[in-house]
Amino acid sequence: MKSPETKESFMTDLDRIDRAILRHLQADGRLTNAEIAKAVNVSAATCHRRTQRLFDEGHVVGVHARVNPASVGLGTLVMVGVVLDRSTPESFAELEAAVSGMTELLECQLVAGEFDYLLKIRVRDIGDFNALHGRMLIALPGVRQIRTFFVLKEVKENAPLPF
Amino acid sequence: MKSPETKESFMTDLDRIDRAILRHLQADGRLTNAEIAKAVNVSAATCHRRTQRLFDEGHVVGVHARVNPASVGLGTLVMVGVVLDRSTPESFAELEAAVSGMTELLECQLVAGEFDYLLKIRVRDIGDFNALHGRMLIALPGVRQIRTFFVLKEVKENAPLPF
DNA sequence: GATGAAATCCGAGTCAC
DNA sequence: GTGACTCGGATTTCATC
Repeated sequence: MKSPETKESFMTDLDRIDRAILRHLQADGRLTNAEIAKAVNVSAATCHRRTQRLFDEGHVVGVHARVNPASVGLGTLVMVGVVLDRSTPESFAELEAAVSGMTELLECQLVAGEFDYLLKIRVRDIGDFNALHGRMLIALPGVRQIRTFFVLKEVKENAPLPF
Repeated sequence: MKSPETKESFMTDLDRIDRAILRHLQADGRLTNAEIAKAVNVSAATCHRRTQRLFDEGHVVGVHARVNPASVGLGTLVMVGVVLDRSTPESFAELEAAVSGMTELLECQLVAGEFDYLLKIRVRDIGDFNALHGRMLIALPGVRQIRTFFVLKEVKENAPLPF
């Protein structure tokens, strides 16, 4: 095995045009194939084939509308640091299982450092977070400590990948 | 003023159909208008008008392809906690200005707690992060402390908003 | 193996109602 | 809000290099 693989069969390397297509789709996921083709200077047919391949091979993980959180009553963002009691594989697996069904949880990373996990959670308001905190977070298995960071200002959110 | 506003003129409330459209577009940003119309049980024309409105009024902030970070050589994710020297408005403004041009920075939040800012950074590898750390992070204005959390595993990434 | 041109089909966008 | 109509793009086919 030479190159890292995802679940897809195998990944061919990306040339200049592929990367340009990815850049355009990252900037605007609803660009028409015709628009992308013009922007990257290939025919519509070629652009279509390449774009298809980029999706099929997993270079594009998905295309999603970013919904304004405030519009759907999720205006409050909270970051949470979690420290586990014991650093055993079972502890990690348990926490990840417990957390996987939590819809309010937008992101969850296992990290090295003074925390074991960092969580990103969206709720309606601080009251809702308090409820969630009492009902789910402090009830998580094997948790020694929970550190809550209320987000006062989202300076930068979901910036495009620089490539 | 009763409701929070963005830069748009004003926001009407979202009914059941609007929210359904948003949910579908969040799940797949490349759905055709015809597909959405069928899914939410309205005519194509109605769906088109509503979707337009959702974009125009800022309920949809944007639609973006999620590019596989590994595909473009950005396989390493690092979370960083920043503590400022002094908690003055100028300190915050300075840091945000310094950080705004950093393309590797995907997210930046001003938080309440033991850190002042939390950063999410994507780089090729640890060596690249080390370079960035020496060149940018420790050179940021008014920074007392930098805490680095290397991400060992991305358990959940960019989950859809639950509504 | 890849490409681009042409040809068909279907959805976007706009109309009247 | 719906239905219809037009135009342009998506998608396939095919010849070509």
